Amino acid sequence: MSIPAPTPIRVRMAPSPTGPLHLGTARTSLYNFLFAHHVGGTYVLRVEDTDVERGTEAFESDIIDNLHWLGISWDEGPQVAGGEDIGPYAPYRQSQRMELYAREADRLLASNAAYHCYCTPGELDAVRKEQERNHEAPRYNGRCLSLTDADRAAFIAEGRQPALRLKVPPDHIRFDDLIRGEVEFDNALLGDFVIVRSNGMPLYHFVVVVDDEAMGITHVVRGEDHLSNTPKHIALIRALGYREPKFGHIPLILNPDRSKMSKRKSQTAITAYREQGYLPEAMVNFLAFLGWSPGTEEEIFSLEELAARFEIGQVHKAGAVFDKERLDYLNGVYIRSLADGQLALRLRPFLPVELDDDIVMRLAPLLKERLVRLADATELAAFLTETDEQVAALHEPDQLVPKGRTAGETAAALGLARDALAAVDDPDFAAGELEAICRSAAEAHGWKPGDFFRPLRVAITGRLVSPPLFGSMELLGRNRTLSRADAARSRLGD
RNA sequence: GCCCCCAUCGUCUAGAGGCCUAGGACGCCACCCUUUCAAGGUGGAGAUCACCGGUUCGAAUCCGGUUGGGGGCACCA
Repeated sequence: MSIPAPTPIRVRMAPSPTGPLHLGTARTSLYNFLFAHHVGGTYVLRVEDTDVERGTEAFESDIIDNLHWLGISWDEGPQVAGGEDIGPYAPYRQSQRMELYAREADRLLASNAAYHCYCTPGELDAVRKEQERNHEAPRYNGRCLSLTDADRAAFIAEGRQPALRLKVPPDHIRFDDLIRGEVEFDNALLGDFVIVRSNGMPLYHFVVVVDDEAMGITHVVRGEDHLSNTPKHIALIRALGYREPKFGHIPLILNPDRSKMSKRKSQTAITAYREQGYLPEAMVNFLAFLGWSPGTEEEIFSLEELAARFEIGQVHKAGAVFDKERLDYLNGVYIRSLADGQLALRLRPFLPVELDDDIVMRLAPLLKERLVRLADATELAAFLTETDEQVAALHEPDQLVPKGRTAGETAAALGLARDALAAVDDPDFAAGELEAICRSAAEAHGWKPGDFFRPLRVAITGRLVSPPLFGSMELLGRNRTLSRADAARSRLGD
């Protein structure tokens, strides 16, 4: 094996801005990125915004921002939401490429490879229902294929606007999938599908094919949900006289019940994980192993290392369940590997106030100490927001309250810690000093520093961080009592 | 309903005919360490490799079937 020479390989990711960046899209983008980097190819981002009703610019920026956050970069396409397109095939937003699609649609119509269809949604629906009754594959019955000029004139007089359908020849379509090997479909089952809506907007299947050709895409790597759509694309490619790219269909990411991952059953937005304190390194490492492995027992890899090892042919065929526990574990691995200053910097977005570098760096050792050694999100939140009774009820008596102490004494200690903290209410305080003050306060009241520790840390960390950080502290702490606290909370009817 | 894809511990996976009485990791359990919780260390439970039938001296690995699961069949992407 030698380092591959630059190749003319071109791959793309083609997100549709109809929602925030989804785990599945992120993983597909990652695999394309890894593949492109492994073979020295070119990576293109193309925004598929032909669905004007659902797409928004806010989603486009969420997608682009979070892709960057993950460390995935691309050679061509918009680098910033709403920004300028970079690359020889600009524009890279489909909404700006309409003339191309119109031209190609006309070409299809002129060569008699496509035809106008005047059927109404109601008529189409009736046909579909009839087919269902007869246990046939639901597909267009070809009514408008043999329209006379008089029929057409009558429809136009009625005010009907035609959609454009591809005339699908009854071939057997066979292709060699990069991941699945030989796959074969019978085109006769497809039916003539619509490629341009009656309102003139081209449809997805049509525009991907046109753009992949126009942008010189050589390898189409996408989710398995498109496997059954591939014969449509190949039919289109043939009708248009294009070169056929290689296809590779990666397995789906699954909900715990093994259905295709969905917003309903799982948390799918990358932003949500980002806000909860997951590190991009952990996310990338985790996602990469959902459907691929280097074939060894190693499992901690940076993006660069992944790109060096990634082989598209090694990608699995079976879907993989998204296991949050494992993500949490990986996140912990990466957080613990961070130096104090690094961690503090990563934590900064979660702090309730803007702090300058100097303060952040001074706080770093304290934050790291606290976060890595212990932190239970639920306990902290409870301590800060609930009444003493609730706190006491929430936890097994011996869980939170030190041996030999009562819940009341513990609550008092908390107040004590808060007082100590208030005594040094100076933005410039040194973390070490603060802890020393708290410790001596504890001893002055006859508490062993150890017993005092828990309320103390609540006072300190609770003051320094905002609620979203609790999520990441949970990941750091990996506290087993969390589930018990959750159970207690639901018992309380909260 | 029709078409296509898939199938190793609960989960992510190693395994491309003998190295497998199936390995690692997460999670779980126990113990150690520790002022508590984590982290770390040690050990443990956990998979008749979905099932049936071939091919072979030999199959988790090859072939066929069955079952199960998933995906796709829009004037969504």
